[in-house]
Amino acid sequence: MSESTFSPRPLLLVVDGNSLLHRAFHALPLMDADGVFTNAVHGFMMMFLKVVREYSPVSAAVAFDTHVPTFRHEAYKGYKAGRQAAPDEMKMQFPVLKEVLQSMHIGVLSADGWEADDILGTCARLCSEGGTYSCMLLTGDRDALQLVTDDSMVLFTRKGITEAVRFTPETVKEAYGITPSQVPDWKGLAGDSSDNIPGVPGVGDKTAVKLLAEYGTLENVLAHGDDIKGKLGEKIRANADQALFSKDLATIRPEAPIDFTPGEWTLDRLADGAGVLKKYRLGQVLRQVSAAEGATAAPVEAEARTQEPAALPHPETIPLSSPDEIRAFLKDGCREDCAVCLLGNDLTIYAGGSLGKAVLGGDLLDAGMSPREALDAMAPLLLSPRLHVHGGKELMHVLGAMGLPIPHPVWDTLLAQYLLSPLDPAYPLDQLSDPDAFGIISLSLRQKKALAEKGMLHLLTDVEMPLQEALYDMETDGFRVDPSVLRELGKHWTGQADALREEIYSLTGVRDFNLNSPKQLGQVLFETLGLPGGKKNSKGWSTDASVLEKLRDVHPAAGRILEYRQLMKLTGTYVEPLISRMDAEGRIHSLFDQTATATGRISSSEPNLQNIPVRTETGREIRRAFIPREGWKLCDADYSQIELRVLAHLSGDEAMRDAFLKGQDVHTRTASEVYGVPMDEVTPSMRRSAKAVNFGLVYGISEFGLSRNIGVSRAEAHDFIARYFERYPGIKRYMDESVSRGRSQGYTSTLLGRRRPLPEIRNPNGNIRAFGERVAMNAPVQGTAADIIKIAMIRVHSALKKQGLRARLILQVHDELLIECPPEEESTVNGLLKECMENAVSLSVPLTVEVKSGESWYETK
DNA sequence: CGGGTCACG
DNA sequence: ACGTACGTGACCCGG
Repeated sequence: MSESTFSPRPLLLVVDGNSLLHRAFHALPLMDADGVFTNAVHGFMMMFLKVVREYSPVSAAVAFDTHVPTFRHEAYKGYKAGRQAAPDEMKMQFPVLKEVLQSMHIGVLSADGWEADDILGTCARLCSEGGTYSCMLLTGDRDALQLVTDDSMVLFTRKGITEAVRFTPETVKEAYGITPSQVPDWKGLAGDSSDNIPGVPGVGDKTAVKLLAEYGTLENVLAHGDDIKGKLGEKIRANADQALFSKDLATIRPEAPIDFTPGEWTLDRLADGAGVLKKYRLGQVLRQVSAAEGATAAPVEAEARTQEPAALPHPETIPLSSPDEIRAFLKDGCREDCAVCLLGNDLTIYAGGSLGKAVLGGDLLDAGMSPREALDAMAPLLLSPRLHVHGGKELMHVLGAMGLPIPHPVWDTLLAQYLLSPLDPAYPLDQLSDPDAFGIISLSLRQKKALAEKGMLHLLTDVEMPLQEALYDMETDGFRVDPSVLRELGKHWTGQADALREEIYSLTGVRDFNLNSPKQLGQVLFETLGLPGGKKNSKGWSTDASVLEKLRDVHPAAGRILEYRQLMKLTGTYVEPLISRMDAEGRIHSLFDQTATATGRISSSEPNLQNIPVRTETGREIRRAFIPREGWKLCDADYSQIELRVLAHLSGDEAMRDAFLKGQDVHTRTASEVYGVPMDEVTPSMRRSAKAVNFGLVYGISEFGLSRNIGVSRAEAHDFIARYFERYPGIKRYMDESVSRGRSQGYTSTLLGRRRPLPEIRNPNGNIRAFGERVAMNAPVQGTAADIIKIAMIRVHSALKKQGLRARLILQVHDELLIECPPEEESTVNGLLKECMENAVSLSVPLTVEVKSGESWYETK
C-alpha cells in the first residue's frame, strides 16, 4: 500500500561504520585527545551530521563488522586476511566512535560473524518489509550498490568522505551500466582488488559490464562460455569456479540477526552526547550538535515509563500557523507527556503544555510545509517515549497507512479502561474524558492511580501494552489463504447441499418452505409430520442439533437436515466470506480485539479466525486453504490442557497436581479416581464422563449442565460430582472459596491480577445468582490461561525480532499460536515457540506445549 | 435488531 | 418454581 500521495515514509539512515571510519582515517591528519586518536571519529561524525542535515532522517544506526567469519566460504579467511591490517591508531577509534554514538542515542549494530554490509542489507530488507520507514544506506563500499532499490537509496562517499552521491536504481545503471542486482555478478567477473575479490583474471570493469549486458548473470555467462571467442572465452572457462566464488564473496546476505528497533534510534537527543564529545575534545562536532539542539534542551529521562506524569498544565489552544511554530510545538511537546488522538481524519495533539490541533495533509500543508517537512515535524512526537493514546493499535494502522512512524505509546487509555471495567460494551473516548487529546492525559493520570490501587499497573504496562504491538503486526501481516482450495470446497459443498435440499423436500413431502428458517422447519417437522419433540424457544419449535439428533431414528429427513445445515454453515461462513476478504496478496486480515471479553481473552473478527472448523473431518478440510507465504512453513503450537493445569495450580489440589507432575492423561486419572478402578482398567466411556466433569469444573459445575452433557439423570450427575469432590478435596475447597470471595469482593482475580466484576453474584434471582457463582469459578481459570498465552505471545514476538528471524506470528486461538517462517527457520521457530510458551510463567505443575509444522493449517494437527 | 443456530477454545 | 454448564463471532430469519 505505497500509493499514499501524502508523502514518502520517514527515513532511517544506516551507516557502514567500518567503511566510513576507514575512509575518514585515511582522509584526515592524525589528531588526538591525551593519546587517544580521534581523527577518524571526527571525520565520521562530520560526515554523519552533514547527511542528517541534508536528508532529515528520523532515526539512524551505525553498523560494524565483527570478524568471526565462520559461516562464509571456507576460503574466506584467506582472502580477507590479504587485506592490509588496520594500524593501531585506527583500531583504537572504533570503541571511541561507539561510545560517542551511544551517548547520542544513535543505534550501534553488530552481529557475530556478520559484516557491516550484511547489516545494511538486513536493515534495508526490514524497512521494506515493515513498510514504516524508507531506508538510506551510507557507505564507501561499492558492494552496497546491490542494495539499491526503489525503497532504499545508497549514499556513496567520494573524495575521501567530504561528498556523497546518492544512488537510485536508475543512477546505478547510468553510472555503471548494470542493475543493482547485477553488482555481485559484476564483482564475480571483474573482481575488486581493494576487497581482495579475485574475479576472472584479465576481465575488467568494462568487459564485465559488456558480458552482463548480453547474458544477464554470471551463471548465464558461464553457461555460454563456449560461445565466447578468443582469449576472453578461455579465461572465463578456466576460472569459472573462481568467478562463482568471487560472486559469493560479493553477495550481501540480508539476514543478520540484529536488534532492529529504529524507534529507539531517535535523532533528537544528539545533545546528550555533549559530555562524551567534550571528553574526546571533539569540539567541532559538539558545536554542531548543540547548535542543532539548543543549549537548554533537557534530556528526556530514560525512566519515562515509570516516572510520575508531571502536574497537568492548563491547556490553551494555540493557533498553528507558521511552520516554525508547528515544529517548535511538536519538538518541545514530545519531551513531556503528550498525546495524539484520531478525530475522523484528523490527528489532534496535546503537547508540552499546550493544546493544538494539526490535521495531517491539511493544517501542516496549509501552513506551507512540504509533505517531507510535515512528516519530519510530526515524527518526534509520534515517536516520543512519553506518548499517550486511546486505542494505540488503530492509531498504528492509520499512521502506518499514511507512511508515518509507528508509535510506541507509554500509555493507552483504551487498554487501561478495559482493565478497570472489562464488562463495558465499548470504551468511546468522548464518554471517558474531554474528547481531545488533552483529555487523554488527564484520563491516564486518573487511570494510573486506579490501576496502581488495584494492583494492575504491571498488567497494563508489561502485558497489554506490549501485546498490542504484537497484535498490530498480526493484523497487518494477515494469514494467506489458497482461493482455489476454497472454491473447490465451495463447489463441492454447494452441490451436495442442493441435492440434500431436494431429498429433504421429497422425504418430508413438503416443498414450499424455507429450510433455513427454523420456524418453518419446526412447523413442518412437528405440525405437518407430527413428529415427537419438544417445544422450547420463544419462537416456537426448537430445531437445534440436539433435537434433530433425537429424531434421527424417527424420520429419515432428520439426519439429512443436519448434514444440510453443516454444509450451509461451511459455505456461508467459511468459504464465501474468506474468498471475499482476500487482499491483493491473497492474505486475510482479521481484527484482534483486546478489549472485547470479560475474562481477558482476545477476540477475532471480520473474519473470525478463532472458530475455523476442526472438530469434524468435513469442516476441517477448510484448513487446507490456510497456508503460509510461498515456499514457507506453518508452525502451530498449542498448550495441552492449559485450563486444567491452571486449575491444578490455583487450587493446589494434590491429586490433580500429581496427575500433571507424573505426565498422566488427566481424564483417565480422573476416571480412575472417581470410579475407583486402576488407570489401565478405565474404559473409553468412563474416560468420556470424567472428561465432561473436568470441563464442567472449568465452566463452574452444575448438576443440570453435567447431566445434560453426558446424558445421565440429574441424580446420577449429583453423585458423580460428590464422588469427584471426595477425591479432589482441593478443587472443592478452591471452588467454594472462589464463590465466597467473589461474593464478598464483588470480583475475581487472575494470576496477574486481572479482575472480572461479578455484578450477578448478589442478585436475589437464584438463576442469575447461580450464573454469577459459575462465573466466579470459571473466570480466574479462563483468565489466567489468557494471561499466560499473552505473555507467551509477547516473548515469541520479541524473540523473533531480536533474533532477526523472518518468521511472523500470525494467529492466536486461545491456547494455540501460529507462525509462518522460511523453511530454514522452521526448527528454530518450533523450539522457540515451545520454550516461550512452556516458560511464560512458572506454576506448581508443568505447562506442556505440542508443536507441529506443515504446509497448511490442516497438516499441523 | 434480537433470537436461533453453530463454528471455535 | 425456575432454567443453567464458561468465553466468543457470523449467518440467517423475521419483525
